[in-house]
Amino acid sequence: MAEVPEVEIIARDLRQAVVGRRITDVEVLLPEAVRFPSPPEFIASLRGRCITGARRRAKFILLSLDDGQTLALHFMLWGTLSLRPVGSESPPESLVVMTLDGEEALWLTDTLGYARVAVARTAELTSRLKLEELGPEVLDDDFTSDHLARRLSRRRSPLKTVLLNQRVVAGLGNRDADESLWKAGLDPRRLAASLSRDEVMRLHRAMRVVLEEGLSLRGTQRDLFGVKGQAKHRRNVFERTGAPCPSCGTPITHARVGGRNTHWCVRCQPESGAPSGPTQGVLL
DNA sequence: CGCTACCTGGGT
DNA sequence: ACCCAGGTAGCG
Repeated sequence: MAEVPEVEIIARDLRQAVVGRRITDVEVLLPEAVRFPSPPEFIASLRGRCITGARRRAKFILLSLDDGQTLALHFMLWGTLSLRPVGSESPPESLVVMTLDGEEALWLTDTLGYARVAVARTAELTSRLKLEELGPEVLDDDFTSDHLARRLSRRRSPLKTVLLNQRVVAGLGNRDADESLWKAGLDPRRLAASLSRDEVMRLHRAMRVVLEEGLSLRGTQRDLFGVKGQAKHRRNVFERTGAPCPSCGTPITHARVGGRNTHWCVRCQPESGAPSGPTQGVLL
């Protein structure tokens, strides 16, 4: 349930609430959740460290530590992070608990158990998590439609598949890809390299608008402090199979594209890529 | 580049 | 009793 707006919200909350604080204790409840080093080394590396920064790259949360190491967190599908008073009841889906100054603790929870953590010196972490291979951040000011056009032009796969590839562009998850394609009036099955310049510009704009809207509503899930975001109520196509398209009323179609659940409006997102769609008005 | 495994809870 | 899940690594 964690796409980029949700992860970015958590990163911002961490910057506000945990930067400057010290990790006094670490508990690993699911050893597989620690990618590297080994769980005991992971605990030893963190204990006593002060958190000096918090940021997001793609769907990773990166916490800088005062000894030149970086702690990475990834929520995968259902992971979440929350800050609660020490001694709070530990949910059974807890993977890692990090106590801060003995007062509060960061709880990494995930019912699926896919969420992951890792710590290493920054350079090593960057190379082991292949962070330098990630594409440009959709939300970066210097991410232009030219960049998007160049990257899409080299791909022969369906648009939807390409948009989910964080090495092409970092920022879209399944929901935000579907929402972006609807807003841009593009069929998710179209080949990425087949888009016209105008279509790429519509897509570029739509991606940024979708992520910014998600951010302004503080995502769909609970933030670090347990407050729910409101973005769930703003979906146009995602998980709205059979419901009327908000733009033209046509029932939303659902199919698997590139192995992923995909939702779109056959009228607003024509197969041919005809440039005139009812979505045009929604974009502006 | 496309497919599968990873794993548990909630929906059908 | 199924099935499926908003992500990714790792495989062929």
